[in-house]
Amino acid sequence: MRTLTDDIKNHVGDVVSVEGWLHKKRLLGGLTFINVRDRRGLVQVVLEDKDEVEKLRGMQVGTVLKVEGKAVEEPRAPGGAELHEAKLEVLVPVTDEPPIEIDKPLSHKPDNLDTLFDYRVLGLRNLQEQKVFKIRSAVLREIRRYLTENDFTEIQTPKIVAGAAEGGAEVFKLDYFGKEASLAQSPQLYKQIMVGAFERVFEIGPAFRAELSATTRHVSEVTMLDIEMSFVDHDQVLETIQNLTYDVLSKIYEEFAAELKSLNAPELKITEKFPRYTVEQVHELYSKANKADTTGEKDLTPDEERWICDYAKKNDGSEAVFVTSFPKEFHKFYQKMADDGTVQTADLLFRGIEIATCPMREHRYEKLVEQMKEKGIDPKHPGFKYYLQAFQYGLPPHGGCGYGIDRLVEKTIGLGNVKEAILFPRDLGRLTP
RNA sequence: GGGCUCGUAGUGAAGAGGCCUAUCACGCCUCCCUGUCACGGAGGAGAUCGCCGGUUCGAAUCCGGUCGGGCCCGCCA
Repeated sequence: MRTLTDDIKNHVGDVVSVEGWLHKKRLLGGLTFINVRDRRGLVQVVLEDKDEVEKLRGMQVGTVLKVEGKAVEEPRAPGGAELHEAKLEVLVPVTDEPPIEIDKPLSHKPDNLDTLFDYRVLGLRNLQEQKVFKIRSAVLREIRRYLTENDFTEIQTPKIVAGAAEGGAEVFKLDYFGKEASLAQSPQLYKQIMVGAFERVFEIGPAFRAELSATTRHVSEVTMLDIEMSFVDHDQVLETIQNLTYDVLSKIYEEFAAELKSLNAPELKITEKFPRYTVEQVHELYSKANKADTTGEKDLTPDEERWICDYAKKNDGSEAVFVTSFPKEFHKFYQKMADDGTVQTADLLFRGIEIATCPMREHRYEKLVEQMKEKGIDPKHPGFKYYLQAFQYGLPPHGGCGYGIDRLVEKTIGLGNVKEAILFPRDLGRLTP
């Protein structure tokens, strides 16, 4: 029976069998140490028998092994236990030298990211690299837990859609059995439709953006958390997103304290209530503190996003901040306007970057059709027929958010590029691996 | 789409007109080493300095082009 590496210490005195990958060899003459990696981590194996050591001659890191040995308590060993009198069996011999080293931290310098992604298949065997994706997995687990506990239903909506129904961002076009289709840039329309059935829904899935953006925060395939909830006002929407974010971040920083520290993640500074600033306030504060005048600008500049997060961290004790009251130039046809002429939407910023956009939707059928016409969108377009049906037959006031999972993971860990938080990132130039 | 940058062994770096027959670290190969854990020691192999052209007595180094990265802006998550 197979014993996992982190379980060796519970079998002291027994002969156990471990299966995994050769992770590191250290030959000291009459004594050889090897590390074997499995899904739980590493175990040290001590080899004194020359014949056993000889089995590893020419075998490179990555060789798949079965090791049978006696579990021994040993304070000098990593983890406090190791295997002695080991018998090796090479299950999959590997004689090719790996192109990168996996037992040392991989370079995450911007200039070297290309190498990191080219050799992703092997790089992910690096324990340090794995931590990023263990944390990502846990972030998704906590999001699902929180939303499920709060009565949300998880849904999946089509990623092949008819035309560019939403307008706005560039889409990837594809040939769908002779019809023109595109990859969904957001589940926007579908999740609104689903509010008519389940009241509260969320989806975690890919969204495809064909924009020619080459920055540290853009990829063309992004993992989005989409939330939509009904019978609420804008404040309640923001509260939900705030509580979700607070809850997830707090739990991750508790559960992964050691991993985050070893990845040089910053200390988490966050408050239960996130500070809120209007776009206008940010422009004023920023212009006052910097040698710049952004008061005429509509949107926040990337530098303002970074600055306001720093400001909120110092003044409000929170690295997460809401920016509200976007000018009407930002209005999308499905969003609700506020009485003061601004759009009822807010951006959630965390550690200097936009993590989520959180608007109220226009739920009144006639008003929605009117807003579509104002934006030059034809409500009769077949792409909108079923969407509008949901409104025609009754949709309550609702709102939600599009929440960037990749950016959240990136910033939670304190990485410098969103692509580092993605297993196999897709950008302007990268389609493999 | 606009601007700015960078390409040197498998990997990460140094070299910025002649000191280069290109340096270092890790990895790899051979040997030594009984408590290593970024093991240590001795030796060795491995690079037409991204590619093409130009300037020059002489180019990894300067110039032009080209290909491939990166960063910023715009746009967004």
